Parts: sequence; C-alpha cells; structure tokens
Amino acid sequence: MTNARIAEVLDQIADLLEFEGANPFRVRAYRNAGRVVHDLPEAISDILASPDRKLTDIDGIGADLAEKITTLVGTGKLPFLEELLARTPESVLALLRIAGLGPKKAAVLYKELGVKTLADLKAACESHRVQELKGFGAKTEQIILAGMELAQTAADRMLWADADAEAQALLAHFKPLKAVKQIAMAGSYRRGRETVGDLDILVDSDDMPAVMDHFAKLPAVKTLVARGDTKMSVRLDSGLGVDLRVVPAKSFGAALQYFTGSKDHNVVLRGMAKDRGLKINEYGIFRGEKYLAGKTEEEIYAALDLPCFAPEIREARQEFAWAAAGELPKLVELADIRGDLHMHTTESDGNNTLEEMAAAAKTRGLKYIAITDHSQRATIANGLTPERLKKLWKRIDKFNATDPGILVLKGVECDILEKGGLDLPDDVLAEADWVICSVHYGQNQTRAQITARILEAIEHPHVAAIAHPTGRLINRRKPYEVDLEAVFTAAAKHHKLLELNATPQRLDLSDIQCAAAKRHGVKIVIGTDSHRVESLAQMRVGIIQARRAGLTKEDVANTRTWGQLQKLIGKK
DNA sequence: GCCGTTTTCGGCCCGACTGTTTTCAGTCG
Repeated sequence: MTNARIAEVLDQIADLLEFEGANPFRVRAYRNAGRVVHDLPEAISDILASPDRKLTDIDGIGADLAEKITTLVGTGKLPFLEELLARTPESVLALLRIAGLGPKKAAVLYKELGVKTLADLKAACESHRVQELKGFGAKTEQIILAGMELAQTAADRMLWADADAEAQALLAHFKPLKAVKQIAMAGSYRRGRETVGDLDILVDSDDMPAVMDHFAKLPAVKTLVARGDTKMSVRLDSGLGVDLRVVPAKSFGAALQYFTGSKDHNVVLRGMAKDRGLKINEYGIFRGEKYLAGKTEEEIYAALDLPCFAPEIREARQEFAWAAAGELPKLVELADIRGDLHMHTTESDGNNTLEEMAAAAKTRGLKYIAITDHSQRATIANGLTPERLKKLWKRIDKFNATDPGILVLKGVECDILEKGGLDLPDDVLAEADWVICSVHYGQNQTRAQITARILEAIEHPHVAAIAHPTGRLINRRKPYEVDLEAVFTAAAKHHKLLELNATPQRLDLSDIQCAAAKRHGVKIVIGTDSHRVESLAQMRVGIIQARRAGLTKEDVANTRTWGQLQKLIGKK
C-alpha cells in the first residue's frame, strides 16, 4: 500500500470525525498524520518491513496511529474506518467541500433534515426547510446554494502559471494608487505550490477605504464576498478567489509571514514563540502587550533565532530541522541555470526554428541549449529518422560555426519503444552531444513493464537523461505506473540524470519526488520542453519546484558549464 | 490523538468576518 493511499485513509477519518463533532485536536492529529505520511520520503511499508524501525519514531505518529496504520497496511482494511462509515455515509463528506458549510452546520442538516447528498441539500434549500433550523436563516440558505453552484462551476485549484498571470494583473492594477506604500502577494502562490486555491494580496497603507474601493473597481471582479475594516474578499470572473488585507507598515512583515503560511509552518512557529513567552500574530511579535517587531519577515524570524526561510520551503517538513542543525540548503535560483536541455523545433513538432530558439535562449542569458526533437517512433510529432536527424545536426554544426554567442548542442529526445529498447541505432546516438529518452507509447503497460523499459534506457551507454520519468501531469490524468525507487537507484549507479520538465501543466517530478532523488544522489536536470520561444520562460516554474524540494545549485545539473556537465554524464 | 530537559495531564496558533444573535458560534485562512 502506498503512502498516498494511507494518507487518504487518515484524511477521510479526520473528515468523518470532524463531522461527528469529535475533539478538534484529535481531528488535527489525524490530518497532521495524513500530511506527514504523504510527505514522508520513504515508503511506510518499507519501515514496517524493517525489524529495527518503528512508526512511532515519525513525528506526529503515536502508539495509536502506528497500530492503525500497521493494521491498514497488513490487511488492506481498517475496522475503525468501517465503524465510522457505518455511522456516517461517505456521501455527506461532499457537504464539507461547500464554501460556507462546515462540519457543525453539515451535521445539523444531516441529523435534522436527513440530508445525505448534495442533491438532498439542494432540495432542502429550495423548499426553504433549511432556514427553519435553529442557527440558520434565509441568508444561510442563499450562501449554501451559491456555494453549491460555485463548487460545480469553479474548476479545481488553478495551475500556478495561470494564477501567476492573474497575480501580475492584480499588482499592475494597484500600481498607480498612491495610497499603496507596499504591496505583496502571499499564500500558496508565493510558496510556489503547483496549484493555487486563491490569491492573497497584502497592502501597506494608512488609507484602507481607498485601497478597498480601488480593489472593488477591478473589472475582473465578479462578486464581493465580504468586506470588513481590514479584509476584503472577492471572486474574479475566472472563478479565482482573492483576499485583500490592508495592514500598517509596522505589521507588514508579520502579515506577510502570517499569510504566506503554510498553516503547518505557522503552527510550528507559533509554538516556538510560545515556548519563549512570545506571541506572534499578523500584527507582529509581542511579549505580553509589548510590540517587539513586525516591519519585515526577517525581524519576525530573527526574534526566534531563525533564518528567514525561502517561502518555497515553508511547509513544516524539514526546514526547522535544517535551521536547528545549521544546514539550511542554499536553494537553486533561476540565475544559476546555464542551459536548457529539452527543446523542440519546426523539424519535429515545435513552432520555431533552431535559430529562433537559440536567439531567445541567448536573450535569457543562457550559455547553451540542446535541440531535442523527437525520434521517428513519435510519428504524430513528426519524429526524425536517422537521416533527417543527421541533416539537422549538420545544420547545427554550421550554426555554431557562425559564432552565434550561444552553444547549440546536437540532441535528441529518443523514444523508449513499447517492446523495450531505443528508437535509434547506437551508432546514431553515439554522434549526439545529448541524448534524453522518454516513454510516449505503451503508457498503459504494467508498472513492471514500464519500469523495465526505463531501467534498460538508463543502462544504455549513450543516454544522458530520462525525460518525463513519471509521465506526471498536474490536475490531469494519472501518471503512468513506475517504480521510482528502482529508477532512482539505477540512475545513481549509472550516473544518469532525471529531467524535471516544467510546463504549466507538467512537472515530471513532484517536490517530494525531487527530494527523494536528492537522497539517492541523483542529479536533476531542469528543462522547459519548449515548443516555442515564449516557453523558455517556463524555466521559472521548474526552479520553484526544485526550490520546494530543497535542491541546491549542486543538485541541479544544468547549473554547470557544458564542460562540467559532460564530465558529470561521463562524456569527457 | 500527540507530546514532554519545568509537564505522563493538560495543553494543542490566532484573529477577522458573517449571520443570527442580544453576547456568540461557525467558518475560514
């Protein structure tokens, strides 16, 4: 059983307990354990199989949860969960997903009106039976109906790149306003999560009404959800929710820290403050009533003798342990990247020529790029035969001879065939500077079959990196099944790289998987899989992912010069 | 349900906003 599945069960128990009105701290314990298991760098089943390891050594897992997890993994079932489900039908959990409806109100609806499903709920609201209930009113009924409609129309969380476009537009809207002294985006957008639920804007201003009025004038605002003295919430046409908070200068850093989160990171931080007799809230850090600091995030962290963590790692995973040990990694930055090693041109399915791609890369300050058009098997992408490929490589040689100020590498994205083996003969691959290979066909084979194909490619002497090692698309269909631990082990042994391709919809490796690669000693190469010049900007998305995984410049291969990179892949 | 170098019991982050209320509970982040 995978960690993800175990985490799912723990989360479901938390939902059910919450619905039953259980002790909120007990609910939190289950939720916290679910998160810890999900983020754990190694498989729970491996720990259970090891005689000298204990689940209770994991932070957040005590005797009770260790026993439940052992039962779950051992038998595939959990009696406790079955008991809960016997009391509360699973369908009522859908009620908790409606904005404005929490566990208390949902439980009343279930008990008093027998509401078990979303359809029941809609009927109850429309027949006005809901407003009869104690603690409910006509307005509540409206809010529930609106929340149901929103749940239907609003898509899942927005992809980071799409949220980024909205965020930049919002910042531009506020730019001309004189009342704004400082402005920043916070929340999961700032932490660089793959998907963003809503946007949080923070403004430093003495004129709160002016800022709020200006916000309301934004054309993209569809509905005003709430407006108070310091906080305003709206929903945009795109379905994205935006929260605006206005704070004075002395609280700006405290508020930025607070609203950047994550929630779990803040819980740890506040606990540490409490141990020292301090209190942190969004207005600052206090001893009793006395304000100590809050103008900048650095001040807040410094008051607890902590470094100002990069937003990307504020997830209550490793960051506090790193800080305590003085081993906070210096995270990789966009400026560290010297080359983009995954790129397509008009020769296969790209939209720009190699000359255009090279010019765009040079403008971005890159020192080298690899043109990695598809190989012949990828017929749908106009993949190249050995003959066409050799012709393209000759063109690249000629281009480099013109001294263009950037080195273009002769590369290829070679398909890993369904039956195993590579799509191009060895003598052709031997002529390439840079060979990446990937699975495009036979993605619904078994986990063992796909893993075997990838492992064979890793062992191939001319292969430098595996692209799309998991087939992972964000918010879309499932990735293909692959034994990633086996892939990491083989890649480390043969000094091969794994590619983290970054597009708005694709991040081949999650941050957790990147961190696991690092533990295995596997280097990551970040690529953009660019099919047009504009796509080169996607490198920023890949960098954020690498940072969330705690990767440094040394963990990322294309921060090196081409000469250093050749040594790394054994070409020199 | 977890946790502990003042604790094995009694804590567990903290505040804003709304609706239904007459002082607060529920929800959200």
